[in-house]
Amino acid sequence: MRIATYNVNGVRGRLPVLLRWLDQTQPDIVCLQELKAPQDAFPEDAIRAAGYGAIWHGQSRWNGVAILAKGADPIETRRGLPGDPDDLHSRYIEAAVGGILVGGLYLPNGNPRPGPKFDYKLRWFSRLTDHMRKLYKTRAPVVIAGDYNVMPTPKDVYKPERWLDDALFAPEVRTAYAGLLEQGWVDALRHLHPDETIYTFYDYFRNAFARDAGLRIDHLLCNRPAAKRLRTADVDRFVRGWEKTSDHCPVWIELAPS
DNA sequence: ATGACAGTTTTAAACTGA
Repeated sequence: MRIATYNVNGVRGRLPVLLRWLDQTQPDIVCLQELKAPQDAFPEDAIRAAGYGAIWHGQSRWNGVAILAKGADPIETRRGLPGDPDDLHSRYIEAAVGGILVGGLYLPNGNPRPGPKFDYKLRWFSRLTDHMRKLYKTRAPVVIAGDYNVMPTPKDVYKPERWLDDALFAPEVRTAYAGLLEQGWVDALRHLHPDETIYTFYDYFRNAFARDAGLRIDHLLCNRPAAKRLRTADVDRFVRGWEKTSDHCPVWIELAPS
């Protein structure tokens, strides 16, 4: 069972790349972020033709999250985090697929810091922390995957000293991420590759990909039943080298059969 | 400190991203 997360940065403009990647790697479950498409503009037909059922929460211009399942329809269990009915951003969706509970998230960027956007990021993170505390205790495997917009440690940034004041690396957000690990969640990529340099994002500027000037901000967190089945994990870096590609790479884990 | 690029929308300049 392969579970992937991919910030596509525009699902319509990225559709050829997304379909090529799906066809080539055949993940069983996929969390997508940054659809940048209103609800009725999601390319459902093309994705279904590729063999995937889907649920999604769109939004005009920004944000937007989806969950795809190969040969199945995800059973939606939640859209939007609890705790703030006034928060209209499409940033969280959750579903049961094949006995696994999967949450897909797009955590706010938070720049500039300080400021209202950073405050919103911390509030959103706090709501996520509350929700994940409950989910952790689920007896079934739970995987919360997505663009967390956090580099957890200096090892996850090409030049940490330049990012100290940035909303993706600030002490407050690293502390919040560490709080999830303290609940027991396992950061799958780091757990299986404790000493490797792993990046999941390379900006479009300054030839960042060729220089390997990256960030690790896309994560898959496993509760204990999921972590017990965790076998392999990796980043599909080759996709970042394609034409008209996202600035993020797909990231995935492989769980042993139940 | 700024801006480099990319996707989207009030289809042109502005916003957001990380």
